[in-house]
This record gives sequence, C-alpha cells and structure tokens, in this order.
Amino acid sequence: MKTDSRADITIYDIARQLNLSAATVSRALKDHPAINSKTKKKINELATELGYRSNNFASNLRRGRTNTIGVLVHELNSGFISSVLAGIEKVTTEANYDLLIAQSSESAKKEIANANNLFHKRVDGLIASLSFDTENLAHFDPFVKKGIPLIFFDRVFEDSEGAKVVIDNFRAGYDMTQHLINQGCKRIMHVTASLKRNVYADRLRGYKQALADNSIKYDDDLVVVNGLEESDGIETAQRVLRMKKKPDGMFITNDFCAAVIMHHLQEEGIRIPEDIAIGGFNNDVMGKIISPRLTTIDYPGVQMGEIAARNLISHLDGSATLTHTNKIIIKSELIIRESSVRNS
Amino acid sequence: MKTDSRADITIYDIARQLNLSAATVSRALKDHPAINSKTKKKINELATELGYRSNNFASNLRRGRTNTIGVLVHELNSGFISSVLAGIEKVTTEANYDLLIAQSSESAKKEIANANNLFHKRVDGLIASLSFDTENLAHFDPFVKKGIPLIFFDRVFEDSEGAKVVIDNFRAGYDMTQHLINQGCKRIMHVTASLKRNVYADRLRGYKQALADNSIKYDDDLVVVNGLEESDGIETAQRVLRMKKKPDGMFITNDFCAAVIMHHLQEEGIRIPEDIAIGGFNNDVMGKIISPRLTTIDYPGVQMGEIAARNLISHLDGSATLTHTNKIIIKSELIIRESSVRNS
DNA sequence: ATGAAAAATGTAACCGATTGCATAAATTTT
DNA sequence: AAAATTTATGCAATCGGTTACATTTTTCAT
Repeated sequence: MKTDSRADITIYDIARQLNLSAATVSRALKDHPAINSKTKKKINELATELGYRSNNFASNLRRGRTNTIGVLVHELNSGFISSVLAGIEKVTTEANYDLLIAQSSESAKKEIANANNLFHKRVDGLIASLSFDTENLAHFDPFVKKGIPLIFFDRVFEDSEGAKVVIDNFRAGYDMTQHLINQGCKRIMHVTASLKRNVYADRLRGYKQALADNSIKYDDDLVVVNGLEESDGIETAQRVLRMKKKPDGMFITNDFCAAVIMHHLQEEGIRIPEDIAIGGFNNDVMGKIISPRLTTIDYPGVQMGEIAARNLISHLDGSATLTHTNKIIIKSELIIRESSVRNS
Repeated sequence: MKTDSRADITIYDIARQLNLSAATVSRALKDHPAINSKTKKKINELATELGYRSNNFASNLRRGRTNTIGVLVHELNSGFISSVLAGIEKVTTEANYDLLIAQSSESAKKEIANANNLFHKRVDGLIASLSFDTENLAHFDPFVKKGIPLIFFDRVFEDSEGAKVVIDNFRAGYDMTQHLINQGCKRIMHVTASLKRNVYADRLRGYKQALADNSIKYDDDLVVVNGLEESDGIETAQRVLRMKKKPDGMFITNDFCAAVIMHHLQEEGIRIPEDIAIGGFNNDVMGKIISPRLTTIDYPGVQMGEIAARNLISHLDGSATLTHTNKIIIKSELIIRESSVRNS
C-alpha cells in the first residue's frame, strides 16, 4: 500500500531552504524576541507554504511536559458531566492545553486503570470525579509523588491531596427536604446512591438535619441506597408500591432516576404530587419534559468545570499554588416545579 | 516550589544497573523474541521495582506513529454518541490504542478547528460524525493526503473518501411513516434537521416514499426543518397548535425533541396518540419514562462504534484495506410503544 | 574438538524540537 | 575609528526509545 504520503516537513527543511539554522527556525516559530522580525516573517511564510506542522513528540520529549490535562470522570453520558467538560474545555483551549478524557463507568477498577494510563501519558495535571465504589485514592499517589497537580470536582474525598470544587451538598439536601416538608410531607423517602461518596453522604446528612429541625422522626426504612440506573428506579418504585404505609414525599438524588420512579408510580395510579411529592437532583433537561415537571437542584456544571480548569492551569503556570487543602464551594439552587408543589 | 519529584527512570537507568545495553532493555520490555527469558524477567522486575514508565514521546518520535485514534463527534451529551464511544473505546483499548475525543457542538467551525487539531496531534486514524452545518470535507483533506485512514459514522457524505458506517435511514424513515399510516394517520408531520446531513435527508426520502406508496399526497407544509433542541421543539409545538388543520401524526427525527413537542402538545390538551400519534428516533432512554412511552427507531450505537473502530484498526495494522468507497450498513429497528398505537 | 548455525546482546544512528552558550553582525558610544 | 553594546544567528548537546546491523556467546551436528 503506497500511500505516497509526502514525508513531514521539519524545521530542518525550512532552515535549509532559507539558509538558516534550525535553532533560528525553532525560535522564530515560537516568536522568540531575539529573532529579527523580517526573518520571522520569512520563516512563518515558508512554514505555512510547506504545510509545516510541529512535532509535539519531539517538543514534549525535549521539554519534559505535554501540555495535556487529564480528565477522569465517572460517566460521560450525563448532562452534568457534559457541561463540566464544556467548562473545562473552554478554559483549557484558551490556555492551549489539550485534554485527555477517560471515563470510569462508575467502576473503581476502571478508574484505577484510567488513572494509571493518564499517568503514563504524562498529563501535566489531572481533573477528576470519583466513581461510585472508589474506596481510596491510592491510584492517585503517583501524581502526588511526582508533584503533578490534582483537582477533584463534585465527588471528592474530604481529606485528600489537591484542590476540590464542590457544591454544598448538605445544604442542597437540607433545602430539598425542607421544601418537601413545607409542602406538607411527613414521610419523606430518600433515594440515593453509595454513601462512600461525599455527594450522597452529605445530602443524606442534610435530609436528616431538616427532619430533625422539623421534629420529624428519622426512619431508616425510608432511606434507599441503591444505584441510580433505570433498573434501580424500577426496583425502588416497586418497593414503594408494596409498602403498606407509603411515603408522601420522595427526595431522589438524581433526576433520571426520579423520572423513572415517578413514571412507574403514576402507571400504578399514584398521583404526583398529590399522593407523593417528588424532588430530584441535577436539573437535567429531561426534568422539564415529563409530567409533572420535576422539582430539582440546579448544579452549575459549566462553572464547576471552568473553575477547576482555571485553578489547575494557574497552578501549572506557576502563577498560583494549590494549598494543601483548598476547597471551592459553588452555589447550587433549588428549582421548584410541579412534581412537588401542593397548592393546598 | 520544590516538588522534589524524583526524575523519571529510563531504560538507560535499568541498563546500567543490570550491566546491559539500552537496546536489550528496550527489547525485553516489548517482549522481543530475541531476548533471553531470564534476562527479560530480571529487566521487568527491576522496571516495576523502580517504577519505570515508558516515555511515549520518545517512542512516538522514533516510530513516527502515535497509537492514537482521533474521534470527532457532533455532540458528547447524547445517549447515542455515548454508546458509540463505548463501542469505540472497547475495541481500541483492546488493541492498545488511545483515544483523543473532540466535539464540534454541531458547528462546522469547531469541527474544522478540531480536525486541524487532531491532525496536528498526528492521530494514526480518525473516526468522525459530521456536524449539522458542515458543508464540505475540505478539512479532512490533510488526512487523505497523508494517507491517514478516515472512517465516518452515522452522519456521512455519500461520495467521500474513507469508509462509512451507517444505518439505512431511508428504510427507517419509511418504516416509521408506514407504521403511522397503519395507525390510521393521514396527515403526518415530519420534523427534522438540516437536510445537508444524509441522516435527515434519507429519512425524509423514506417518509415521502411511504406516503407515495400509500397514495397520500405529499405536503410541503407538513415538513419542518429546524434544530432539535428544546427551544426548537417548543417552537414546533406552538406551530402545530396554531395550525387550523392539525396533523394526526408526527414523525420527529430525535427522541428528545419528540418528547419536548409531545409534552407541550399534551399541556394544551392534545391527546397522544389519539389526536396525534408520535414517533421519534434514536431510542433514547428517556423515551421509556415519559407518558405515553415513545415509539422510536432503535439505533445500535455500541455496534456502530465497534465496527468503525475495528475497521480502522484492521486497516492500521495493515490486515485490511479500506477500499475507496466502503460502506457498512447496520440494522436499525422500529420500536413500537404507546405514543403511536391506536387500539381502534 | 571444530565449524556452522542459532540465540543473545551490543553499537550507534536515528526521530525533531529546544536551549545554554558561543559567535557574528549591526548599532551605539566615546 | 576603535571599543562597547545590543541584536541576531549558529553550534551542538539533549530528551529516551527504537532498530538495522554487527558482534559475541551458546548450542549442536559432525
């Protein structure tokens, strides 16, 4: 197969044609101040004419940096993660960094493999959100040891190295629960996921606190810790249907799962919000196209991504230092829609 | 900031400690047959002990390959694209390729920028799906000229270089339309996006053909070419509400948009499917949690990704040749749910 | 034991950009 | 006009693996 692909142009080719040294060409292409502007112009023109493209490998090899940032997320297919990525991308592109994106699909095993891979790829920094079942951060040790900056967002470990960008999950959980209580709910079910993750643990704490503040007794049977996939939602809905004394409110920490549950309950004749008022989490687009529309917590993904990326880059540039425990809390907001409002 | 990061271990360090040459170490680490297995063992053990990590840049520089495949998609946040990516990832990971993922957000401009970027990153091959408003494939010329294999999936140009992996959109459009006709629909509205894209143009052709085969006169006013975002759906719904003679069926080429439209029509008292039967496209998870559940076309994303990746890799390995126009058609399937079924 | 074949290891030249240091050319100062 | 600066360019080593080719060591048949 002769794909007669013309060999690549290198700075040596340019140097030869202009009777200059490769060093001069290299400097000219990076706009080094020591190079005469006329020379620069000639070089740049010839470079574009010949279709020169810089060889990153040579450059990275020499400089010992990659200008690449690794992003390790638990799932790509989620509106929240997508918006975080958009925020990260915006900032990193401006600063001329590349992204290497990996997803763990909520599996610690894949997360570890991805972390190793990104480490071997020598990313200059890492932005990560933990999977459901990640037990510890040992797989990030190589980064720490090598002084590669680390930023966690959303799903973080409280006492980890690196900076963290989060929302106040306790507060959000509290607010949602209080809102349901305000609607007259007395038996609020809380459906959530792995309490290993701060996001779920904190929301549960908020839920408990709100109950306590309203003198409602906490009932263990009303807390369901499960996955948040479709099948999990169906399971939970069936469980509710089987309950002798049903809840009158449900706080589900994920919009999609909330929608699944709501749909199944409705199919069995339960009225939302009259019989059961429902609140979700994340402000997924889908929340607006189901009936009734879903009350939820809005979660500023783009902003989170931007902040995480900006933080990391300013650290890479040396213009800032990540202090040992550096935590940034972003505002989240309760969005009230029909799924929870009882106009009594 | 003294992050006292121990310098990286290289094959030279290993060679020195074992009194061998770097060449032997290099070969041992890649399991080259000429190296004595005891030597290999010693080398590998010391390598892990020292925490050796191979420097890809040196390797890529020397070999002139990156072992990286570029993926250029129109949108990350879609169930379909996510599943395609999952399929691609599965195959490429097995074959030890890395992925560089870029999204165009349905903008030709970003698509061009991303294509250039991936070219500069020297991906060994490219898998792409076009944005809404891409007019031509000039930005892929550099790849073609350099003999870098190219595979398009889903959104393709009929007469482009490289292989294509698609579904039979004409057939899918035909089937959906025929199904609606079978339900008694006589005035079927077709809501779709940029006809520059094969996927939409072909579905429209299928729609027209089905009408013709059932002696239903084609009416230009019943075809809406618009975006498929939430706002577009709302717009279309309002347009329907204003129509004097409303359609009795709607074929919308995107599940999310279909859900938005359906929701808005329902809010205005229109009964689905009794007044208007609705069919979507893509088999998004959301189709199952709205009421009524959405009839749709299932679109085998994972499989598409796997096939595209497998094709590309077998070409990169030299074990296959991408013929000039190589098209692979994957089966799609009509999934009938309540949004379109009139049990009359 | 001897030479031939096979197996294992080594030598050294790459790949292409970067950069500290040296040198040359142009400009200014005295 | 010579010396001192300033400005522009070149030299050559370096980053760390890879690989064609050469050399050494081992194995085996005669």
